Amino acid sequence: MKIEKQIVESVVAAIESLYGQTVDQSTIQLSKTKKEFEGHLTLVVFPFLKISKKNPEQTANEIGEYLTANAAEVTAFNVIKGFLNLTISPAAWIELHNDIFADENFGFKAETEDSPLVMIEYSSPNTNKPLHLGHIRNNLLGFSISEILKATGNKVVKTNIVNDRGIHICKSMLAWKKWGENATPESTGKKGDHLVGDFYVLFDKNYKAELAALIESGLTKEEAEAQSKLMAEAREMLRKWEAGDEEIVSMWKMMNNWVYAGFDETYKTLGVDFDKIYYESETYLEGKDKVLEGLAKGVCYQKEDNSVWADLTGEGLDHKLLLRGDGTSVYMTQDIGTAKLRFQDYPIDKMVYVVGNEQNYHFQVLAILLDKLGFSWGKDLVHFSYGMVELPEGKMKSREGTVVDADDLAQEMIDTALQTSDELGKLDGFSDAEKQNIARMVGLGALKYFILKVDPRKNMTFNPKESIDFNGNTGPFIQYTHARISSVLRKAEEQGMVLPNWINPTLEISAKEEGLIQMLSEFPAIIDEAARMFSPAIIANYIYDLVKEYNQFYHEFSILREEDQDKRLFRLTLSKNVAKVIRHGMALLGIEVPERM
RNA sequence: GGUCGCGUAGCUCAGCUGGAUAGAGCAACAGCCUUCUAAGCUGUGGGUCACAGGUUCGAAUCCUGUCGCGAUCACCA
Repeated sequence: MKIEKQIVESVVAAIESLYGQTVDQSTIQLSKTKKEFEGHLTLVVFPFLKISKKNPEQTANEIGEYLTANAAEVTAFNVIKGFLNLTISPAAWIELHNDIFADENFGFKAETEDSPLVMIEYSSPNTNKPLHLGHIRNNLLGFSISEILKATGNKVVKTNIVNDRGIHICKSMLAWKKWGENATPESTGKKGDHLVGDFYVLFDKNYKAELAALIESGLTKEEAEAQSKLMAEAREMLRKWEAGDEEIVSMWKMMNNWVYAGFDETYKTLGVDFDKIYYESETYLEGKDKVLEGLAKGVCYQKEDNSVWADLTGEGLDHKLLLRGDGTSVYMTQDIGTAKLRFQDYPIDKMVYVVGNEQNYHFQVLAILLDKLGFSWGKDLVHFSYGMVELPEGKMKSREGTVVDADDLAQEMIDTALQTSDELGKLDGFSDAEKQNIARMVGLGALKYFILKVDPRKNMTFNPKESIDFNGNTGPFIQYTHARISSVLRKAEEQGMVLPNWINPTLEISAKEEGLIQMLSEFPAIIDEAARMFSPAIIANYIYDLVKEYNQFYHEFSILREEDQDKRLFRLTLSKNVAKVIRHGMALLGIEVPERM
C-alpha cells in the first residue's frame, strides 16, 4: 500500500524527467504482477506512448531504468511487451511487515466525531413464520456490511423493522384460534416462531380446501376467493385489530411474543444484533400522517374515493398509491412512517436498506417520495439490493414447504462439524463444551462463508441435497489455517521463544515471504473496496487467496525447525501477521476463528 | 408488452473502473504425513467467457442488437 503510493509518485517524476510532461496520478495503472512473471508490481505503459513517442518496449525500459536509479524500493525490472514489471527490495517489504506487525488494528479506520452516521436496516422479518435461508443471506449481509462500514470509519446504527401487523398475522391467529387447542411453545415444546408458522401453513391448507370445494360447486376462482369464509374471518380480525379490540390485541401480543423469543434465538445463533428495533405496528400511522402532510403541501393528491396518490410521471414512473380509500396504509406508507421516526431518533447522514432485489422498484419510488416529503437523505438512500437464494428447482416457496429453515440448517451445519471433528479425531481429549463451541464456530463458519463469498448482487443456488463443503474455498479451510498458525505460535511460546517487534530489513527472505507481505499489505485497500462496493464477498475472496498462499508457504518452509534464529523469528511474526488479518477479516464477515480445531 | 438484472469448466463461483496465455473450489484421476494440525499441499484432464456486430494498440470486461433465464410493473408485504 505504502510502497505502491511511492512508486506511483516516482512514475510521475520519471515521465516528467524523461518526456517533460506532467501526468495525473490517476492515469498510472499499477497492478500486482501476475504470478507467471518476475516482479511484484506492474506498470502498464501503453497510456504513455503518446507522450514518449516511442514503442512500448523502449518506453518501458526507459521508465524502468529511471525507477531503478531513482526509486529506492525498486531494485530491478523486466519488460514484456508493454508491461513493465518492477521488483521491490526485500528491505522495503520487511519494513512494511514491521509496520503491519506494530499495528494491532491494521486496515481499520477509527470513527471520529466527524464520521457520518450510517443507519443500516436489515433482517426485517414478518412475524407469521420462522426465518429461512433467504433471511439468512439478508442477516449475514446486513451484519457484515455494518462491520465493514464501521471498519472504514463510519458511525453505524443497525436497525430492524419488524413487520408485526397485517393480514398475514391474522391468518396465523385465526388458525390458532380455530384449531390450535390453546397450543403454546411450552405445551408443544416448539420454538415460538415455528409454532406460529405452522398455523400460517394450516390456514393456507384449509383456505385452499375451501376454495377447491367452492370451485367444485361451480364457482370461478375469483368468485370462490370472494366468497371464502376463512378469508373474510381473517379480514374481520384485522379490522378488529386496527380498532383495538381487546381480545384480538391480546392474542396478537401473545403470539408475537412467541415469535420474538424464537427470532432472538435464531439471531443469537447467527451472531447478528441490532442497535434499534422498530415495529410496523408503531410506525404505520406515522406514515399516514406524513402522507397527509404531503397532501397538504401538494406533494400528493386525492382521488374521489379519498385514496391518496403521488404522481411520479415526472420521474418517468407511474402514479403510486399511498393511502387506500378507507384511509388504511400500504407498504410504502409504512416505510415512510418508519423513516420519519428514524429521522427523529438519529442524525442520519446515510440510510442503507438491505432488501432483496425483487424490491428494486419499491426503493426507487421510496427514494423519490422521501425526497419530496423533505427527508434530506431520501434521495441518496442506498438500497443494498441482493440476489435471491434459489434451490436447484427454483425459488423457495414458504407455502409449498420448499423453504430451507434457518434453525434447521444452522443445526445441521453444527452437527456435521461435530461429526467431522470426531472422524478426524481433531478434538480428542476436549471437554464436551469445548467440542460444542468449536463445532458451532466451524459449522456456522461454513454456512456464513458459503453465503458471503458470493457477490451479493447475484442470485445464488443452494442445493440442500449436497451439504455445504468443509474443504477447499470454505470457511473451515480458513479457520483451519488460523488454528494451525495458533498452534505453531503456541508451541513457539512453550519453547520459550519471544517474538521481536522489529525485524531487521537486511534479513534475507524468500519470494514466497515477500509475496505474503505484499498480500497482507493489500488488506486496507480491500476493506475500502468492500465498503465502496457493498460487498463482503471481496473480503471473503481476499482472505481465501491469502490463506491459500500461506498454506503453500507453510508446506514449503519450516518455521519452528528453521535453524537460523532470525529467519525463524521472522517467520513466526509473519505467521502472526497472517493470523491477525485472517481473524480481523473473518470478523468483518461475522465469522469466528478458533485457536484449535 | 414496458423497465431492470443475469448468462464464464460437468457443478458452485472468482475475474468486469478495458491489459499479458481467462482463474479457484467441488467432482474424477495420480502423488505427498518417522518433521510445526493431511479440514492441508502438489500434479493431470476439463472453456466458442450465450450469440452476432461495433469501439481500439488491446474486449469476458465498454456500446448496440439477438437468444435464453429471472425479477418487477398490486388498493400484497
